[in-house]
Parts: sequence; C-alpha cells; structure tokens
Amino acid sequence: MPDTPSKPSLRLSEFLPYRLSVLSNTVSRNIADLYDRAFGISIWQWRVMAVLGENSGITATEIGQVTAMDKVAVSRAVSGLLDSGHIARRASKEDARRAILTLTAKGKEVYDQIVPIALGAERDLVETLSPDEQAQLASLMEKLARAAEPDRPLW
Amino acid sequence: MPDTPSKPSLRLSEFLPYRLSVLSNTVSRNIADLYDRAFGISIWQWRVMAVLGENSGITATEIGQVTAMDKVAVSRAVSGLLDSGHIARRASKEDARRAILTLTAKGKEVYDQIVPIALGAERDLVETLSPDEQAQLASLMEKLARAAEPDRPLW
DNA sequence: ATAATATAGTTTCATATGTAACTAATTTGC
DNA sequence: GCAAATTAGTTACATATGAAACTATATTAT
Repeated sequence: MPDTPSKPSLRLSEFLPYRLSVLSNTVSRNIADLYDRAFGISIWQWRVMAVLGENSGITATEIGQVTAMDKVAVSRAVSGLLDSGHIARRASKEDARRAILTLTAKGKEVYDQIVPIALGAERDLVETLSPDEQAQLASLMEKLARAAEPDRPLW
Repeated sequence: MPDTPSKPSLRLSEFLPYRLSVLSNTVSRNIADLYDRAFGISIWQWRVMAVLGENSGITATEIGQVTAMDKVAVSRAVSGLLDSGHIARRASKEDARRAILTLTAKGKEVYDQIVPIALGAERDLVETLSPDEQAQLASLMEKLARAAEPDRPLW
C-alpha cells in the first residue's frame, strides 16, 4: 500500500519549541507587567536586582553568567538601575576594570516588595500542579535544558 | 524561636518563569538559526509558513489568532514572504479588506524542507525523555498554559 | 440612503535588542 | 620591563519590535 499523502506533518500547536515560546512569553509578560507598572523596572533590570539580592557585591560579568544575559544587556540594565538609584557601583580595588555592584537601600526596599509579587505569581502558576507534578516539571525542564544546551553550566 | 533572617527568598535559578524563558530562548534560537541560515527565513516568517502549510488559504488575522502573533508581526512576516516569493496573496471576494494567503510552489518546497529540520530538532530535544516523560511534559505544559492565560483558546 | 461604528491590514514612530567596534585596565610572553 | 594579547564594560549602529495612528472596506443603526 502506498504512503498516504500525509498532509501536514507538522502541527504548530503541538510543536514543542513553539509551545514553550508562547508559554514562556505569556508567563514572563504577565509577571513583568506587575513590577513594571508598580516600579518602572524592566525584566532585565529585575533579573539584575534578583541576582544582587541573592548575592550582593558581584560584577556585571558575573551577573551575565548567572542570568544568561549578554554583557550589553547587563550593561544597559545596570545603567538604568544606577540612574534610578536602585543599585550602586564602585570600582574593584584589585581590578579597576571591574565594577562591584550592590543594591542601595532603595533597591533593597523595592527588591523586598517585588520578591513576594514574583513568588506569588509563580505560586499561582504552579499551584495548579500537584507536588508530584511540580517535581516532574523541574526534572523535565532540567533534562530539556541540558539537551538544548549540552555545555550549559550546572546550577 | 524567632524567624531566621531568611536571606534570599527568591533564587533566580529556580524561579520557574526565568527557567522557562531561558529554556525557550535557547531552544527557539537553536532551531531558528537552522532555517534562517539555510533559507533566510525568520522565526515569525516560519510560523506563518507553518500555519499556511497546515491550513492554506487563510487570512492574516486568522494566522495571528493561531500563532499568538499580533497583527503587526503578521503583517511584517507576510510582507517579507511576499517579497521573497514564498507566499501569494489575493483579495477575498466576499470582503475586500481581507487577503487570502497561500504558499507558492517555492514556498511549499521550502516548507517541505524545513519541516523535517524542525521536527528533527524537536526530536533531538525530546528523545532525551522517555515516552512517559514526554506525555507528562505535554500535560504539564497544557496545565501551565491554562493557568497563565485562563481565557486561552483550547486547541 | 447615510452617518457612525467596527474590522483588516499597513505605516509610522519611539523604543528595545544584538553585533561589532571601541576604551581602559590587566595579564602574558619574552 | 614592555609589546601583544585578554578581559571588563560601554558605545554606536543597524535591525527588530510594539503601540498607536492611519487607510480602506464593511456593517450597523436610524
């Protein structure tokens, strides 16, 4: 029996990269809207602040490594956050090329306000999943991330 | 016992929206690079072609609904694909505002070449998962998508 | 029939983003 | 100790993107 003409062999709506992209954009935009509207902070700026909240006093390059942002994106986010007074910068004593970044008091305040918003949004999302499913999700994403980028740093 | 100061209550690397975003961008960029390099087709153009490959003769607005692209993005992708001769446009007889879009012969050829590339890339990604895990992934993403966008069309 | 409203799609404008070129400081090799 | 190569970060330029204004057609209400 000859092959049936097998019309469309790709259904966009079931194509994993497409579904990932739509899901990710929807989720990120929903959350970013929250803190952008409240604090005028972009998604890239928030990532920088989030990293500094976890680990104060690191450099732009280190932020780039942790956040998967390229150095231009980091530079621009840092520049905006300096202007708005959310972070401060001082030159490293050991290496004058590097700049040590920290949250200012104002930055800490905003950070402390955004964290529960971000975590709440995440919770709204994952609480539709059972604890088992949440664990599955984490594991599956880890595997996919490793498959997509084999030389990825292990976090 | 007083609360411990609970340092960073948000770890970016474990924050689902962030992980989704990094994963999605990595995956999409990997695949888009393949057909961009080979055919000079952008990710938005590919989505338009993918929809027309599944369902020929629809309008820009319908493409936007199916692909979650806004109408400006569709308009630009369509414009580029018309220029490159991958799709054709004719006015609808019932409604002169609408334009009926179809893949040209050239567009079909390219479509038929990209489909296996895209599916192969998807397979490389998901074949690291067991069939069970693949089913879990689909189900989890469906639940998350519904939680992220409650009024989403059911596909 | 006609004025008001709505819809399909394009264009404009302002902003965001990525690549490459650049500046300044540091490290390496000799 | 110094020229060559690296590294941190910024700037410039070209392109991508999103929001809003716009054009043309179609629909609705009177």
